[in-house]
Amino acid sequence: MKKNATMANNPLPAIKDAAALVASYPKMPLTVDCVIFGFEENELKVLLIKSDLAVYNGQLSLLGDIVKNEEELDAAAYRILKERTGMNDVFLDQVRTFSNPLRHPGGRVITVAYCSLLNVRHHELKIHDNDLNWHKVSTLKTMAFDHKEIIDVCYKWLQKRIQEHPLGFNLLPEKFSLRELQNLYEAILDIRLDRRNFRKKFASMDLLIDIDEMEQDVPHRPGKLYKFNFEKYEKNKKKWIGIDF
Amino acid sequence: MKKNATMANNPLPAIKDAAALVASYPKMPLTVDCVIFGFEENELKVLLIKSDLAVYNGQLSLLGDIVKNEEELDAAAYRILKERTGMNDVFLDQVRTFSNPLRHPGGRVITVAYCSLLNVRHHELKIHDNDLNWHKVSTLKTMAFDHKEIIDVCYKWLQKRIQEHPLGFNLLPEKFSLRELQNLYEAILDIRLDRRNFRKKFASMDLLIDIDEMEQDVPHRPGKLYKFNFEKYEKNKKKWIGIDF
DNA sequence: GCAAAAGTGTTGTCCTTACACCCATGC
DNA sequence: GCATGGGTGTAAGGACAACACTTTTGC
Repeated sequence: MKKNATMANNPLPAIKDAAALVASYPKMPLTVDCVIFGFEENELKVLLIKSDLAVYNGQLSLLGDIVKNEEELDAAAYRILKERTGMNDVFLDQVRTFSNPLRHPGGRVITVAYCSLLNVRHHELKIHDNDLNWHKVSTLKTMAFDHKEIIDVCYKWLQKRIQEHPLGFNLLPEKFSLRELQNLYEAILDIRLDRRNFRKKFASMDLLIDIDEMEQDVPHRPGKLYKFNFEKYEKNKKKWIGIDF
Repeated sequence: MKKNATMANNPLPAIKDAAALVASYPKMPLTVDCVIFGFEENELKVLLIKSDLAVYNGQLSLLGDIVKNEEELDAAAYRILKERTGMNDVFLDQVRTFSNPLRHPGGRVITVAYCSLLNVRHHELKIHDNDLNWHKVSTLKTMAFDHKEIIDVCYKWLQKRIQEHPLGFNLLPEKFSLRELQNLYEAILDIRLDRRNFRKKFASMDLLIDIDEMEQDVPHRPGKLYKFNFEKYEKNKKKWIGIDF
């Protein structure tokens, strides 16, 4: 095989020094922002801090940080989650990358949005730097950077995703009642669902384990508690085929 | 409102110089790679070039380029598509960002994958730099960089997406027969479909316009030709609700 | 007339929807 | 005993899957 394809024979010369090529590329700062959803009091919430930046004057902001030099994006997202909440056994998904040159007041910063769901109760916020706290998604006002837009995109992603994957269970306690489950879906999808049909639906999926316990301390007839059967779900994951638009 | 929250009162000081903050961030080269699918001879194809890099010795590579300093990612993707194929009236979607520090032999390069579908016939390849050409997706071997992985991810994205959105029509001529449409779905989803049920399905959607023309030059009974009714589709876009996993 | 694909209906099954009453508990 | 939500069944309609024969054209 010819080692030296020449410029004369090829439309473009083979590039031998890949490092020099990369060195010639423009470089930009890259961050990860985590949209961490929780569910509490029948409301979808999101974990936010107050922005450090003076220009934003204490407006709310997502949990974000730079991506380190040799760090993968996924790793950066897990690191941020861990640093901010202490959790590390959590699901995280990359949603989209945002690149508006004006999205950061300090100059161009590209950011990759990750989405995560976690159970508010499992996670008693111990760190309160920058007023880390849960905020209702439905009443968010303007936020620092383009973070409102990022949350909107992630919220739509969640609405779609939760219908096709059992994500919701990450937002609930390990043991939950069907009422709680339905409240969750109603809140996230922003619709009302028929209670009987909802229960029938989940009964027919056969993915809930009846653990033979009842709710405690409710001011009405207590409901049965269930766990989600993740094992069975993983085994029978369906390949969904159905043209529909 | 206090303008000077001090370090003494706040867990973290407000940062006044956003530009200095950003300047302190690590910076990385950022590229866009376009996965451009086409359909020809009942096969899904993808537009590839031969890599410029000597280390890859002519292996196949996606169409990619750096993101310019003040350029949006979407704009970069459209620019690449335009530069390489001459097309600019095309749909493009961001799929995912890839960040493995070893994905580029010249050092760390982050890349954002975009996916596009275009009609092979509308686009007679005039530019043949670096052997720009269509390649069957089903028989791709190893490729330069992590481009095989990127294509795999985009292919899965396409399989899902085409079931929920009328993307497929971007791959077909403006006028197409039901047979062609079915072949397209069968090829992309890699399944067989019942012809009668397939036709019934599309008939019931009522999104195909019967243009009262027939196929020409086929060695068998010619089929009717249709156009897709994009206008009607846009008007009636459904909000799909249905928990299913 | 033969090869190749177009075109077309029915049936059973399953899933979804709509809808109303009694039950268990806390107060 | 009353308020609150828990728990349950059925009937109708719609979507999907399975399935075979006749028609049209090129050669």
